Amino acid sequence: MPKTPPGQTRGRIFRFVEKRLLRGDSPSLREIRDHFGFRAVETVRSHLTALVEEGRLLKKPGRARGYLLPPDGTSKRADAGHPPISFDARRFASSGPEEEELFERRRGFSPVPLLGEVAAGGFEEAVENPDGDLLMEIPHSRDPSDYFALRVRGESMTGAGILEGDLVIVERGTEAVSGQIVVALVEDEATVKRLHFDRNRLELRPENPAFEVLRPSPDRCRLLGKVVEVRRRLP
Amino acid sequence: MPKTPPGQTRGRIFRFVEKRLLRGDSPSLREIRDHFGFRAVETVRSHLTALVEEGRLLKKPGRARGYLLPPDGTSKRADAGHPPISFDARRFASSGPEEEELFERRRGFSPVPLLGEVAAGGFEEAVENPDGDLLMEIPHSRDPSDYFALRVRGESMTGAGILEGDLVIVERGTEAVSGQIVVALVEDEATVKRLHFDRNRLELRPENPAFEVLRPSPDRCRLLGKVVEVRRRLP
DNA sequence: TTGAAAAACAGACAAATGTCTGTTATCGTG
DNA sequence: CACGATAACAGACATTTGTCTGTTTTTCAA
Repeated sequence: MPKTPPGQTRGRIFRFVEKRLLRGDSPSLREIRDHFGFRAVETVRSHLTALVEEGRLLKKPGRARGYLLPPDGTSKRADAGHPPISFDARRFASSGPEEEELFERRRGFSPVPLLGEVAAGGFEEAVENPDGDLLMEIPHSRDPSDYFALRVRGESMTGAGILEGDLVIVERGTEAVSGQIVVALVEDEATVKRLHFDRNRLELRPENPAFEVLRPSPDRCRLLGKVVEVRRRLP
Repeated sequence: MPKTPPGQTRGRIFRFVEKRLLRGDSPSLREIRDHFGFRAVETVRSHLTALVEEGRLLKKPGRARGYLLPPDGTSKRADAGHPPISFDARRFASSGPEEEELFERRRGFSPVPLLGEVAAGGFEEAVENPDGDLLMEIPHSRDPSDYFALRVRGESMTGAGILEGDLVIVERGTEAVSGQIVVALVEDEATVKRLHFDRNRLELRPENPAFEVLRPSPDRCRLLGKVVEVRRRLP
């Protein structure tokens, strides 16, 4: 097999592995070798080792199919040349205390449970019986269990581009800021509204003139979290 | 280790494996064994084998960490009891012609390249230099390369809930139907509009009264595909 | 041109991982 | 109570997979 210019094969291998990892299917060295038509496994291994040193990949030592993508967008696309990588791979390459730690920190597509519909009562039960999962890229500083998704019912937020049937992904655990779109539990019903603090009073404002502003008393209202993503499937 | 009621441990194992697979981190038998505190690997293996027979999981034979989720939502949540599963696991369990086939058919989160901005010229170049990837659940009847994503610029579709900065995921290869939202290349610029066929003439209608309907001549306009999903990240 | 660095190869080896066969204990039912 | 079905255990074994050590070839720059 002819030798290729420095870095070229490396880039191709990276893209192949990246694609496989994004699909959740970590390739073995021999699978990569066969895909590129190499004759030696070591050819692949040395490239992967280099990629780990460059910070473009991470590796769980001593485990089969143990390569994974670094968190964030630190690795980005790197088709031409070697981009500057500030990511500190050593922090992740060590065998570490236990695997869960590393597990949470790799490139962050996490399953987010779909808990049902906004404005559908009985929110608490929904937590126990999710309707499935979405995959969402979360900041690697946060816990995946801080997120859940709901399906929107009603038209009260169309002005903010949130339509009936849309999915909203909600982040809990951070304080809500006035002006953000939140999900609140009012009288045991979940609703999506824009939050406003007005003269120490809490307002939940729809984004549709046909609906009225809610001013629930604080003891009848609980903020579940703020909306961080909206998704809509078109037929 | 005490024996648990029939099906209970099975369900717990399924949920554990499902969660790991959704994160793209297929667990080994011994990892599962340790997580549940079993002493024998075989305990895990028999449960997993049963799950495959029930159609709740698939397995690539003869490979490490080879379990995966069936396509679609056929497996759903199955917390209580054994739900009826119509999925034919045999079609996937066989070693098959080559692995790519099975690879494409498992539960369908595929990377979708982000090609740049709508209304930003030079679409062709963008194809070669994607800005990253989204993960999207695609029908398992379709090819992942039929999809790409664009970032929306401008306000011309706010009436349809598509705002500036939103990502639209586009499916190419199917004929567009009048009334659908599409991405079209007009004068080498990509735009999102609602498509209408009117008296054999093609119209691209914005969903915002401040913008005008486009009636491009057919030779200056190329349909790139139809919008199948809209995503918006909120700050 | 020459030498260092990188690419690619070869094959032995060790560790991780899945498979098999057989045994014991518990649950539920007739 | 006896029986079958399932849960769980035990340990040997085979395959997959990653690791290592050494060699050959090619590229690029001094």
